[in-house]
Amino acid sequence: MPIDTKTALLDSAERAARTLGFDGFSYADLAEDVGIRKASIHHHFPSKANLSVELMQRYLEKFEALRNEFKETPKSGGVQLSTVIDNYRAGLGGDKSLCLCVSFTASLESLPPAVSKLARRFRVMIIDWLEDAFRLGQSDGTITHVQDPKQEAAAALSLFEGAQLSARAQEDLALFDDAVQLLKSRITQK
Amino acid sequence: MPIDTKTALLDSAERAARTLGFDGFSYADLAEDVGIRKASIHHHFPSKANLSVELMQRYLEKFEALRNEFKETPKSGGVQLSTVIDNYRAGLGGDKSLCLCVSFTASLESLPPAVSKLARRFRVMIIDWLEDAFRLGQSDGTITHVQDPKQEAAAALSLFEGAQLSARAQEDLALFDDAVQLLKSRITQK
DNA sequence: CAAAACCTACCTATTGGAAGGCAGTTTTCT
DNA sequence: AGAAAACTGCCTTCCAATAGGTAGGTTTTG
Repeated sequence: MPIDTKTALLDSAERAARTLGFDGFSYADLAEDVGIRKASIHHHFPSKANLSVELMQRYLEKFEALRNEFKETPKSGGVQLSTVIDNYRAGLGGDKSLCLCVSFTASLESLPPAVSKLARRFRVMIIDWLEDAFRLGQSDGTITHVQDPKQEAAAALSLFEGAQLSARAQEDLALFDDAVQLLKSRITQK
Repeated sequence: MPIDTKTALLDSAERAARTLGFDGFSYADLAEDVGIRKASIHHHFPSKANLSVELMQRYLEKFEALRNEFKETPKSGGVQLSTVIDNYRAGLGGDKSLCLCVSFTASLESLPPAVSKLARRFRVMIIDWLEDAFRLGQSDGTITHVQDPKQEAAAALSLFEGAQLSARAQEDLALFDDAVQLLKSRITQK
């Protein structure tokens, strides 16, 4: 089996959405990329709105799975925070691809409400994760100067998303590192 | 004189770009909003690429002017940092409009290189401003726990941009406040 | 065989844009 | 000063390309 066409379409669409924005690519682009006729896409995704929802759904589930993995095999707060940071860093794919949630949020108004809801869930989940990490890091001593884990979590998520934008704007991954440097230096190896 | 048409077009386009993204509105939308025929827009802006450049240019200049104002009448580091925060908060216009630089960065690939350059300049300028603010706040004591002003500045910009995204995603201005809360609490009234 | 996957062939609306006209103002030349 | 030329701002008309989407037929596959 080469690769599932629907998956290939989702992959291609996700790449496009994260680099060009959801309004920045068309079914024609997708078709050419996947090697299928444009009209055939409608068999898998009746409408583009539909595609956007499935895209965000898959993305959310992927990260929920990752988060659950960490819930079962408990690591230190510092390690968990590092993991999230590394994930946002890797998501950049050099310096061009944003988190799908960021990309979608930028053009929320032209997307179906279902996407907004999923994006919200995504954020809540990440913030929960971060809050747990900070709380844990506070008690196990792997993150220094933690005051309010809830506030830290909200700030951290914003920081990561903003850092992605910075890196892309300057076309330089180092900008991401610059932005998260201070936070990273609060993680102690243990 | 009612209002300059070109300015009206820029205003309308900026609003649209910041709420819908640059690919989210068309010349037709602009035309209807301003009360002019679609083709007439080409008189002021030969191409949409051209419009994007002038848009970013004007935006950059507006903030450069603001920054220069503060350079001449020196305030404390804390006040300057507060000013920048308040500006990003106000820029949200409730919870729907992003900083133009953020919006453009999200769809950079479909914009002319000139826009990338201007966006870069915008960021460099804001970071400079923030760096000055942190450095000043460090010496005048209006910002606590300042380690490296350069790192603080990079982190702060990312934080503000991410905080805008958070607020818009959750359609709640309070999310912006949540994200910047920790930073704000480091500013001491003096 | 039936369902799933994909195709060809269209369609309609919209996209950004080109071409040229035309009234009113400003500039230039004699 | 006054005619001619040029510019401004907006218009109407038109266009090729592209958007997302539909209808119905053919191939592939379990």
